[in-house]
This record gives sequence, structure tokens and C-alpha cells, in this order.
Amino acid sequence: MKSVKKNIPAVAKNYDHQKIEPKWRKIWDKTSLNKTSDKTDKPKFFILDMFPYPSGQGLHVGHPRGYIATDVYSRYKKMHGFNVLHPMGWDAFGLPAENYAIKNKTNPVAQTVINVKRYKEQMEMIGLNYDWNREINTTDPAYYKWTQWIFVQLLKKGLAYESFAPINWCPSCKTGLANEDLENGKCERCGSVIEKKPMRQWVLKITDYADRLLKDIDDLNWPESIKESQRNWIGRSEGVNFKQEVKDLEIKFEVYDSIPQTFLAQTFTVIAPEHPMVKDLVRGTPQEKTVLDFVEMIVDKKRKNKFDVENDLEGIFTGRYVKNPFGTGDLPIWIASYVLVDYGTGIVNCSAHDERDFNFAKKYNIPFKTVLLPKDDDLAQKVKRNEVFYRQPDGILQSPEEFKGLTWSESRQKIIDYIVNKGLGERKVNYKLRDWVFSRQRYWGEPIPVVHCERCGVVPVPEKELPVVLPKVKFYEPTGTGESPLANIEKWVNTKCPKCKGKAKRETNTMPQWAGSSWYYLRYMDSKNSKALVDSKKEKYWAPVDLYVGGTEHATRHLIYARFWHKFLYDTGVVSTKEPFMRLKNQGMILGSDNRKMSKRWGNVVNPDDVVKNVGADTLRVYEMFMGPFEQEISWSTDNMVGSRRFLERVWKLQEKISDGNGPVENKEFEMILHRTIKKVTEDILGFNFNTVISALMILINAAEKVELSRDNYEIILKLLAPFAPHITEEIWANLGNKKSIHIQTWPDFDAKKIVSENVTVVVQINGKPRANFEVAVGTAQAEVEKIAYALPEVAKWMAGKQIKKVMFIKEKILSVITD
RNA sequence: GGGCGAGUGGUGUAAUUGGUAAACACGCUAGUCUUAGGAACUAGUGGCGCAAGCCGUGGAGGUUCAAGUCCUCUCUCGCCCACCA
Repeated sequence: MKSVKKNIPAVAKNYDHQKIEPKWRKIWDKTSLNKTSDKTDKPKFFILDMFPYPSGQGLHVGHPRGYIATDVYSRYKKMHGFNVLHPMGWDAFGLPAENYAIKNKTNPVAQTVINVKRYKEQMEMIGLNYDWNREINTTDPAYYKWTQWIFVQLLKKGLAYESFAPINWCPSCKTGLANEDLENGKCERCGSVIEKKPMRQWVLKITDYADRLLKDIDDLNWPESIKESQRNWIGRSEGVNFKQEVKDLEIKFEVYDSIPQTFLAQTFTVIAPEHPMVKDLVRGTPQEKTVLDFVEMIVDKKRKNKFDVENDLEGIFTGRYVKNPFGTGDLPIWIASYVLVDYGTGIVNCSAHDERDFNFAKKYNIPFKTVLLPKDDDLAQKVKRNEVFYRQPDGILQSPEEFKGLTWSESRQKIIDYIVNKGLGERKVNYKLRDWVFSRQRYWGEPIPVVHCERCGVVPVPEKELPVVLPKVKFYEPTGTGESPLANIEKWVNTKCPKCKGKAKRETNTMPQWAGSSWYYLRYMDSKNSKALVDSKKEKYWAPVDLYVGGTEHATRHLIYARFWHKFLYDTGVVSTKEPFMRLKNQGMILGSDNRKMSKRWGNVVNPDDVVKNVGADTLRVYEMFMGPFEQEISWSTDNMVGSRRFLERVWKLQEKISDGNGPVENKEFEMILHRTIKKVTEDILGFNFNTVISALMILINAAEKVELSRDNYEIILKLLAPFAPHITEEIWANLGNKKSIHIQTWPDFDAKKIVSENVTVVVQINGKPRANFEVAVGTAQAEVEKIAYALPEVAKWMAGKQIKKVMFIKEKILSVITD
């Protein structure tokens, strides 16, 4: 790292951040400045950071960007008289701690304690005003008691169930994973190719909440991109299920179609290779073995993830037919590699108006029909000859006869009604969202609080007996057999059935990392309650989270899971709001100075410890807020940080200008800047435009240096800066003789009278080009402005010998003259 | 393939929402002070041009007295999702 030290100016002798910053943090700690009141007499504001996973690396300068923003915002809210809840905790279960423990033969519990301590020190060093009395840790039994409690409630309501369906299995992490944990078919954590593996697992019925999760997105004050990601992830689609039967067999089934407009073009049916119906279809046929071999080949390819979606388009005819579904003939049933077994019914009717079906039919010479034609005649001929694939919203429907001439898009609802009325099928809604695979075959997670009894089957652990404490083990290695390492602890596994007192075994799977974070925000409201997840009075006061800040990477996992659990807790009466997080802001990532993600691997990591030591926490904070728009990704630049340091030094030096003279010095122009800045800062903090706040404050300081600064006005400046630079402003505030902390002062109001100026600049444009500008009194009329303008030589020059054709006048802004 | 977003000086970026493009900051140039400067302060700093002036917000059109901002087309980049019938 380039040395920061070189840029520290000589004035540092006076502004000694190394002395000031720790001093004030100690005093704030002693006076409980950051403690959140339990009284409910003031309006509340709940502002939350996505709590971190405390890794062994500690924080780099990119991490605190969001923390600083919420810190600024919460200080600002406090100065506006709000009772602010601004807490922090640790999402400490998860694979890295466990893998580290395996590698170094340490204990994840001990390692977590070390990591948390380090994170906390770093956060305190930056001057973040968290109320540490409410600190939580997902790995604390007193905390995960309630995570387990929620699971038991889900189980009781039938929203948690055991499944034996094939799931995503990471061969390297040796655990099952949820759909949300994959990236392009690979393990999000280690990058291994995921296999499909049938095994017993716990699954949460998030799909029961799909509709509400979708609908309520509309009311959230969240970034549009996140809302759109969630909508896509839920993937609601409306269509019909056609009822069909297999010719010569006693098999009935349904096929889902979300675009049934072209249903009369359907000429064949495809079924997923792994579909259970396949065996019944081909049983006893001459091609039974060939088909089953083919199926095995495809299934194996898919299981090993060697199936190439783009290029592997394979299928085989089953020898069976769908019996005349639409009165236009039987449809041959094929097995096709591209059909998904777990979407819709796993069986699909195909036509020339679906691109994949089109390509499949071409490859296997299955006959086509076309019922949708373009307006363009040449193209229509090509479509008729099946030379090109065609499906466009403005394509014209040819059949059924009743709908001939309608476009593809306008016929949709009508066709659906037609299909339903004719009894061919029923309306059906499908979702892309899958139920949440909730068990992990690993050690470092919350034990699933369930007992398997020989007689009673699955029995939840009684609420009185929660938490089921994660036992200490000698070896954390995953077994790889689909059992967690807990399975080897016989003393722990063997237990009694809570119902019949007979022999029983504990569930050895643990919960995924997302469990503890799906409800943690609630616990901050009442972090030490041993009787309830959260006291309902406290919940009613604090909920919902007013402002939530974190990275975009949680768009479709944490933020969906938490909304799901919250809605469930709403249904069970634990919480009083439908949604957990009203407003969401995403911080842009801070990259290394080489424009790459900060990582040990690239050697571009900047440690906040060094920055704080060299230039101070306040400089770090101001710089991170100033460097660019909050939501935008941006590269770190230690060189640019100097500007923020200089800015604070100038604020510091203003002390020399203050005399206890005879009150405020009259300077209208400066007061205008001051009050405009109050207005701008007040508004821009609310809008998360921190970069422009700092720049406005810089302008203000530049102006303050040029005037006789009154003590009152200096104090206003300090208050505006206090949320950003809490230490230096507190020090100067005290130097000015104030006894109480600046952070409990009232936010300054701007004086509306002082922000209006008497004069404005009017620009003169001649034929669209700005040629001159001058000051006039506010409200000066057109005639007067024209008179002044035409007298100016730089205007007269452009108008000499020309006729005025048109004059455009916008009061207090512009005089636009058009000549011939 | 689908969705979302972004393209402005040497650099990070700003622009009262259609009204003097480049505020603020970094860097750079010159000067002052200094034993010294990698400190501070002062002045300057979009491009071309001696100048008058012309050009300038990815590109091409358009609307308008006036466009970074609105419309049409287009190019480039980033992120997320992706066999979802």
C-alpha cells in the first residue's frame, strides 16, 4: 500500500486525531451516549445494517461504507428527536468457520469469539454508534433457541416437511443446498459442480407464500432492481392445465401451458426423462429397453451436470400417444432432454410456435402445424413452410375459427376462457420459486429441533426443552453420507421420544446459514428476552425496520427468506407488520485501486486500521461518504482521501477565527450560503446523497474561511458535520465551551428568509448561444431585462444589423433572443 | 435469450429535473512563505486557436428559443437471472 503518511500536513500537530478519537469514544462509552432508550415516549426510528459474517480476515475499508451511512443517518435522526434503534450483531454460523476449524483443528466456537472481537474493535474504532447492549449472535444458544422455536411453529403449521426428492448436492462441501445457493449450476461457496442426489431432507413450504411475497413487493420502498429480481425469482406465470389421457392405457395426466394461444398448433407431447410416468408409459412395449436406456443416459448426464443446455437436444419416441386431446388427432409422446421434471407437471404439449419445440421437431422430423402468421407475406410463406420459427405479439391467429384474425397478444385471455369453457383444461398458476431445502449435512449450524421416534415418527422437541444445544464434537468433518457429523455422537443422538418416552433419535441435520438471519432484526427490539422471541409491546413500538442497508447480493436469498418468515410470524401473531423492511438501500461495493474486488489474492486490500491510524476515523468516514454516489460501485483511492483530511483540518482551523465578540457578524451573503447548506444537507442525507452533502459542506467551509465567522454560525456548521465526523466536531464543540455532547443537540433549521437572494443572474442567449449574463433584482420584468441586455456591448455585438424575430423570457433565468 | 442499470475533463464525479455543462475534490502548472517541502497559502487548469471565436456530456438523427436531461435508432460496458413451455 502506498503510504498515507506522506500526505499528513503539518497542522496535524494541532488536529491530533490519534489523541482526540480514542478520548471521545471512551467518554461516549462511559456516558452511554449510544444506548437506545426503552421508553416509548418519542417517535421511533429503526435503522439496520445487514449484520456481517465475522470472518477471520477482519474488515477491509469496503465493508464499513454501509455502516458509516447508517451511522450518519442514525445520528441525524437522533438530532431530530427520534428514539433510534441502531444495533449490530453477528451472523456467525456457516461453512468458513467450520472449514477453518477442520483445517486448523480448532473449535468453531472459539474461532467465532476471536473473529467477533476483532470485528467489534474495528467497528468501534470507526466511531459507529451501535448500541452494543443489544448485540446478538446467531450461534448463541439463547439466540438460536428462537430460531429453533420458529422452525417448530413452521412444523406445526405443516410448512416444514421431510422430502426424499433429489436435491442439489455439493460434493466438495458435502451437503445439500437450496436452489438459491447455486450459481450457474455450481456451488455458490466453493464453485464445485452440483449433482442431483436423492436424499432425506427438511424443506420449508415457501411456495405457499409465493403469491403474497409477490404482491407485497409493490408497496416496498426498495430499489427497483431488487424488486424486479424478486419478481423474477418468484416467477409467477398464469396459464392452463390441459387434461389429457394416454391412448390404450389407463393413464390420465395434465400438461401446463402458459401461452395457450397456439394450442391448436400442438402436434406432439414431451415428458421429462426423470418423470415417474415414463416407466408406466413404455411398460410392455417393444422399445421399452431402448427408451429406459436412453432415459438412464440423460438422467446420468444431468446428475453429473454434464448436460449442456445449449447444445444437448435429445429425445426418443415412447411409442405412445395422447388420445385426441383437441379433436384434431392423437399426439405422439416423446421423451425430451429439455423438459424440466419439477416445473409445471413435467409434461408439455409442443408446437411450432415455441423455439425449443420447433428445434426439437426439426431434429426428429415431427410434423408441424402453424396457427400464427406474421402480417408480412414473404415471412408468412416461410413460416407456413416451417422454415423459420415464429412467435410475435402482433402475429395473427389462424385458428380456432372463432378467434381468427386476432393478434397473439390480444387473444390470450379469450383463448384461456375458451379452453376452460370447453372443458379442455383449467386455469393454473405456476411459480419458478421452489420450496426451500432447509437441511444441511454439516456441523456448524442450528440443530433442527426434531426427534425421530420408532413409534410416533417425527416429533418436534417441546418448546420448554429448547434450545437443542449443538453438542461439542471431536471431528467436524462432514461424513459425506448424507448425515451430519452429529450422527456420530451416540450419546446425543439417542434420546427419548417426548411423546411416548420410547426410544428415539435426534435429527442430525442442521439449518442453513440463512436461518438465523431470517428473523434477527426482531431480536434487537428485545434482545435479552428469555420468555418470548420478542415482547409484543416492544415489537409494536419498533417494527418495522424503517431503513435497511446492505449489499445487492442478498436480493433473492436473505431478503426473500426473511420476508417469508416474517409473513409466517405475522400469521402466527408474533409480529404486527406484513413486511419486515420498509425502505431498502444498497451500497455499491468499494473495489481496490486496481478496480478489482478487494481480496488477499490480488493484494489490493486496504485495512481500515491503517487508515484510522494515519488519518483518523473521521477522515475515513468523510472520504467514504464523499467518494461517490452511495449505491455506485467505486474504486478506493488513498490519494483522493487527502482531500477529506484537508477538509477536516480547515474545519479545525476555523477555531482560530472565532472570537467571543459581540454576537454574529453581519454578512448576508455568507448567511445565505449557510442556510442554503443547512437545507441541502438536511434534504440530501434523507435521500442518501452523502457525496453532495460533503461537497456542500466543503463549499461552506471555503466561504467561512473568507468571512468573520460568528460563534453561532460555527456551531451550526459543526452540527451539520457531526454525523459524518463525530470525533472532531465533538472536540471543537467542547473547545468552544459546550458541556453537553454535540450528538444530542438539536439539528439546525434553515431560515427560509435567508436563503432567498435579492439578486439573480440572468443569461442572455442570442440564437441559442449564451453571450452574456448579469445580475438583476429578483422579479425584474422582461422590459427592464431587455433594456439592460441590449445595452451590453457583448450583446450588441451579436445583434448589430440584425432584426429581432422572437424573444423568449423566463423570469429570473434567461432572455433568449432570435434574430434573422 | 430475459431483466435492471450506466456511458460527462488527466481522475472521482456535480448539474436547481429542459435554462451559462464540468460545482466539490484529486492531480497538474506557476507563484508566495520556508533551511527544506512530499506542508500551507495565492492564482490558473475541458479541447483547438496568438486572438476573435469555434467545438465539447458514447454515436446518428429529431423535438425546442434552449437538450447531459425529452423522443427514435444505434454502439459499448457492468450486474442479476437463465431449458420455467
